Amino acid sequence: MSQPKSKPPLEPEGAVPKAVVNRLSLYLRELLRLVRDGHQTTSSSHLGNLLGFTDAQVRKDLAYFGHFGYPGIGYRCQELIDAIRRILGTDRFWPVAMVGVGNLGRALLGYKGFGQQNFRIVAAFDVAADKIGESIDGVPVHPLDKLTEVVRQQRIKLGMVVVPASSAQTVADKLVAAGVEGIVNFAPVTIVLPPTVNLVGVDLAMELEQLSFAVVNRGNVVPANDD
Amino acid sequence: MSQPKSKPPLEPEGAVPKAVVNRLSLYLRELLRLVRDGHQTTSSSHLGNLLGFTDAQVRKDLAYFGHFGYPGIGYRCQELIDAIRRILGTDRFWPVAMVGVGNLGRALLGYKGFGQQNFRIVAAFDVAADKIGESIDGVPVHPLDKLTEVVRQQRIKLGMVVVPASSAQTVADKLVAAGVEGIVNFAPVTIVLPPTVNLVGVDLAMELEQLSFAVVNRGNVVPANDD
DNA sequence: TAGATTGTTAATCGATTAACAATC
DNA sequence: TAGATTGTTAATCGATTAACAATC
Repeated sequence: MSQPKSKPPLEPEGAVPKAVVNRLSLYLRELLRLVRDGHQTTSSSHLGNLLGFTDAQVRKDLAYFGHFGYPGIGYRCQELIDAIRRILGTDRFWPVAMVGVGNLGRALLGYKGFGQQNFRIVAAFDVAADKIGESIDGVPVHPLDKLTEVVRQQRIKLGMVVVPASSAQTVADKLVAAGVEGIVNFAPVTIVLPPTVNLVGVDLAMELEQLSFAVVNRGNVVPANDD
Repeated sequence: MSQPKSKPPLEPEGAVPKAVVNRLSLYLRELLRLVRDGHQTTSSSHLGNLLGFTDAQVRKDLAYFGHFGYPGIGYRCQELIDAIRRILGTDRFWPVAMVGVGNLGRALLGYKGFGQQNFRIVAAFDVAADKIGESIDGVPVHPLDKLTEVVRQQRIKLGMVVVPASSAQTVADKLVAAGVEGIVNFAPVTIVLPPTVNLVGVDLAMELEQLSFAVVNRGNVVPANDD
């Protein structure tokens, strides 16, 4: 409670809602585009308009982590980019492990977007003998048996599960046992992990379901004229 | 306002929060697994426990759409599956158009999970001459020029944008102009559509960013002991 | 019947927005 | 200076949870 000499840099006071962190990623993506287009500064209302949020929301989200703006001016784009990167942790390099070298796995190995945010898949794993030893897009494919060893050795903290639903839980458990602390699960199945491990699920069919619902219920959202 | 003879079947009274529809998809996925494992019935607390939700939430979500349960018994799995499918619209067949036959696009063409929920990519589009004419996983690859014609003719209502960020907006506009009413955008860029068109964005790097944030802020979430 | 579980209302909790003094 | 825009507080809105009568 004694007056702090310098502000603690970029860590939030208390818990941050998931939705806020999600929007932070969107702000970052938009800011990068603004800089590419030659913008030096932006404002909460400008950034909000671009993404469909209110200006108040933009300011509130950022205020969880510090004072990044200049009253009367707005935000300097590059400065805010650097700040959000520090907040998200993408100012440092993140090696990623991927399990499952099927169609989708191969596509992820070649995906350029990861590197731009400082993620790199450095090791892939599969059980199929014919895939092992291969190097795809420069990423070595190891036998699943080697998972613990490789993940430990390279201190990999993030993993992607790209195996069939039937083996997703087992694979996720192995990743966690090897020290992984965050997992993206592409298998269309619920997996359960210790509360200390972070989990994001991407179910491609579910995304389409959200759309078919919306299309079927078009216009039904408003109270509806009775006949 | 005259008393209705029979209840309107599976349409909500008013607006349904997005989060509810999302959970509906999760319930469906879990119910399908329960049936596969031989369960006949479940309950709101059973289903909730499996997914990490409260029993009240499960009941409330379903109550938006009707009365599907039996007091004292719970829910009959197959019955609830059928109901949720009608709600989501996946009781009918949905032809889908995909634009962009790169690595990720090819992987999506081979993805089995869509068919199980009654979605099928029936047409793919690209600008690259060497890809056009090809048939990948049974899906014809058309020149982008043919988009309007094919989408109109087959009355396609759902589209997937799997092109580079620089062309995502243009491609999405074309899909909308051709009659598509829902789009999944895999390009890492914000796209803007008329409010009548539904949009879901999947940004793979953003998913990892959510995890790096969580890993970096581990333990920092609780109020924090000051020193 | 007693036990279980629903659908729904009221209470709680959390997130978004509006408003404005402080600042450049 | 006047105009613009921040950070933050208080008000509003919406979503989740608890509780319970009704039901099987």
